[in-house]
Amino acid sequence: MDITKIKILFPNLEEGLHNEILKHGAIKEVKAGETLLKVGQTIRSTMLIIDGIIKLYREDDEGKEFFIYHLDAGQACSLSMVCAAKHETSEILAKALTDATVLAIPLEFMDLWMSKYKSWYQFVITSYRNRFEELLKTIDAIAFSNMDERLEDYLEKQVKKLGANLKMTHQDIANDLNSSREVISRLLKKMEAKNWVVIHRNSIEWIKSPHP
Amino acid sequence: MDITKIKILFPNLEEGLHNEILKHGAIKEVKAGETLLKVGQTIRSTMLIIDGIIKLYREDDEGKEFFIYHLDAGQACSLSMVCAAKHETSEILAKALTDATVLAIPLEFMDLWMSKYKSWYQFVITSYRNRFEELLKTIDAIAFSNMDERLEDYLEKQVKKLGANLKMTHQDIANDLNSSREVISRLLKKMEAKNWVVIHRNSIEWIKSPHP
DNA sequence: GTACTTGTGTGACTTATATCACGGTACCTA
DNA sequence: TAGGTACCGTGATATAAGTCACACAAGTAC
Repeated sequence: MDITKIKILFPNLEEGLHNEILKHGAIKEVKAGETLLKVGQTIRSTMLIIDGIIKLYREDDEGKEFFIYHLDAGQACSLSMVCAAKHETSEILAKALTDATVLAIPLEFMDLWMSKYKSWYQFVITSYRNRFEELLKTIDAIAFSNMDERLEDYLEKQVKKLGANLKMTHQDIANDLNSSREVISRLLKKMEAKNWVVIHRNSIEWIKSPHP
Repeated sequence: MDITKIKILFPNLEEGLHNEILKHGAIKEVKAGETLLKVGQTIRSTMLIIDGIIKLYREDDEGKEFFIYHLDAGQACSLSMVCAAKHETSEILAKALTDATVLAIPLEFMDLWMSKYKSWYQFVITSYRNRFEELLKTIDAIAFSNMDERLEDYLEKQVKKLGANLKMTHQDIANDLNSSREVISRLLKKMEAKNWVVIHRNSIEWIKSPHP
């Protein structure tokens, strides 16, 4: 982990801040599939994503996991910021989708930097705005769209992050969308008929041309 | 509008800040039902709610309005904060549920106060956290709950804000929940059978005892 | 009063999604 | 190579919700 990487990932932050991040951030490596943050866990630091992709979920009482959005390298977990600032517990579940590296910034720096570095304040505000927007889009999807549209959105999102070859089972998708395997299977079949995907065992290939 | 009211509404803000708010905030009165903020509108100020209740909606392409949450006196529109900070346009629709008074703070003070007043920063962060939580709860409701539970939640929320006598039609409720009148009518009938409500014309009365 | 508007109740039907019950297939493992 | 396990396909059926059609009742306008 070196300063150049930090600078590339967070280009909008001030000079001195890059150093501080490097100095005070604790590096944490997680393997794909590992849980970074559980619901109910107390948050003691703000997380910046250095490498990999993190998936955020909302959990219901029976433990069903509903996918909300991704976090990429260069982004911050807004939830960890809000919660951290008030020493509160997590409302969400975060899992590493790929192997990932995150930088945990102890919460005292959150406040300190906020007044010291204008760029940090901007970064935090921007993070919020973006996460807020993602949440609103998620609400749109479940409030206004049917499963077929949601599946399409979902797959496109995944493809954007992971490439056209998605290594996931129908069951995985169904879990993320809070649906059932059979439904997803059938919808995928329809998409295959429209030449949007090729279905393999344990993976699907997105071949839909962007501009039909 | 006097300083004592501001102090009562925003008890956690610093002394000097109350004065600044009073000095720089433009008072805006809106009648019940009026629109405060349209989707796509550019946001030039942060809004603090002084009096009344504001309802926030998400709109779909056909103009259907999906209720997200309420804002009460003493709260701020987080969306207006995020957007204002970046000179961006609104993603949501805000309507006055009751007659209301809001204070519009020009966005330059947003940044200024953020570095000048620790309590302002805390206030903004807290607002975010609370709105974020509301959004997550909204997602829970539509992702995990059926219409009957959602209706119950919705009515309880309304009752908390407006009292047990809700002056609204079944159609109004259906719009907020993105459902249809007939469905709401039927569900209300069931609730009436369980002695949770009394249905009148143009109004319903919530009589469910809190601890059965 | 009559006519017109708005809100409500209800049965019949449609549609989207979930669930159940299988059977088949690829892959692993001993 | 046999048996087990996870994945996938598909028909049958169930359920929640949305839609259509229409009757009626309460309020409003004149």
